[in-house]
Amino acid sequence: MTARARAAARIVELLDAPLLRALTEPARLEVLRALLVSGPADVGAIARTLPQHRSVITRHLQTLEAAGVVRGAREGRRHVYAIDGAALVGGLERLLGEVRDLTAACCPPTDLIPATRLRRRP
Amino acid sequence: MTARARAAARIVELLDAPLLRALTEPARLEVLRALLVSGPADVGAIARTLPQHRSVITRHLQTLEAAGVVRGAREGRRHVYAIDGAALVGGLERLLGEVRDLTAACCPPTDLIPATRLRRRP
DNA sequence: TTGACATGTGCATTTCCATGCACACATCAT
DNA sequence: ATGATGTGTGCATGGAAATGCACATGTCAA
Repeated sequence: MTARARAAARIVELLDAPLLRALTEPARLEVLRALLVSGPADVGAIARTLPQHRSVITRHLQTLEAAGVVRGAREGRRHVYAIDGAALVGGLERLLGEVRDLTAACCPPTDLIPATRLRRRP
Repeated sequence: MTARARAAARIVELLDAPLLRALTEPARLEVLRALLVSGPADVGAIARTLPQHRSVITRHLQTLEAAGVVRGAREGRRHVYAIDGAALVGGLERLLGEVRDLTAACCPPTDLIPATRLRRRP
C-alpha cells in the first residue's frame, strides 16, 4: 500500500511536468501552429500572424523553450525559433511509458465500475 | 503546404483536448492521487483527505470525468468515482500516435537548428 | 557617430479559473 | 411525516497567469 502511494505520487509528479503545462494554453498552441506551418521563424514573423503583442509571443516562446518543445538561436539581431519535433514526441513517449507502467502496477488492471447501477436492498 | 497547415491545425486540435487541460491542475492531480491510493471512493471520502471544500472536489471530479479519466456511478445517495486507467493510457496513446504521425508528415525529420550560429556576410 | 530594426524585460491591467459559502435536491433512517 | 446525510449548482471572491505598453539592450546600415 505504501508502494501504491509511492506509485501514485510518482504519477502526479510526472503529470505535473512543465511539458504538459506549456501545451495547455491556447495562445501557446497558436504559436506552435504558426511554427509548424512556417518552419523556423523569428519572433516578429510569428507575431505578425497572431493577434497578440510581440512581447507576449516572446514569453510564450520562452515557455515553450523551457519545456523543450522549441529551440531558439540568435541569428544576427533576430532570434529564430524552431520546433524540436523529436523532443516533443520523445517527451510524450517518456510520459506515456511511465504512466502506463505505474498504472499497471498501482491500480491493477481493474478499476471497472458498472455503467449505471442502483444499489438495491439485499 | 495547405496539407501542412491542415496537419498543424490537427495537432493543435489534438493538444487542445480536455484531457491535457484536466491533467494540468495541481488540485485535480491531488484528487487523482487520492483515487489512486484509495481505489473507488465517494466525493466525501476524497474531500476528507484534501484541504479543499467538497463542492470543489465535486467540480474537479466532473472535469476529470469529462476528460474520460475517471468514471462515476450513483450508489444510493453517494456518488462513487473510480479511475479509468485504460482510458487514461489509451487517451495518451492516441494523442502520442497522432502527434508522432503528424510531426513526421508536417515538419519533416529535420527541424534542426545549429546550437549557436552567427550569420556572417557572404 | 547616427538612426532604424529586432528582441527582451519591468510593470500595471485584464482575464480566466479555482475556491468557498450558501441553498436546493435526492436518498436513507426514524 | 421528520430529520440526517450526501451531493450538485449559483454566485461572489481571490489569486495566478496572460496581455499590452513603455523602455532598455543589442545589432545592422549609413
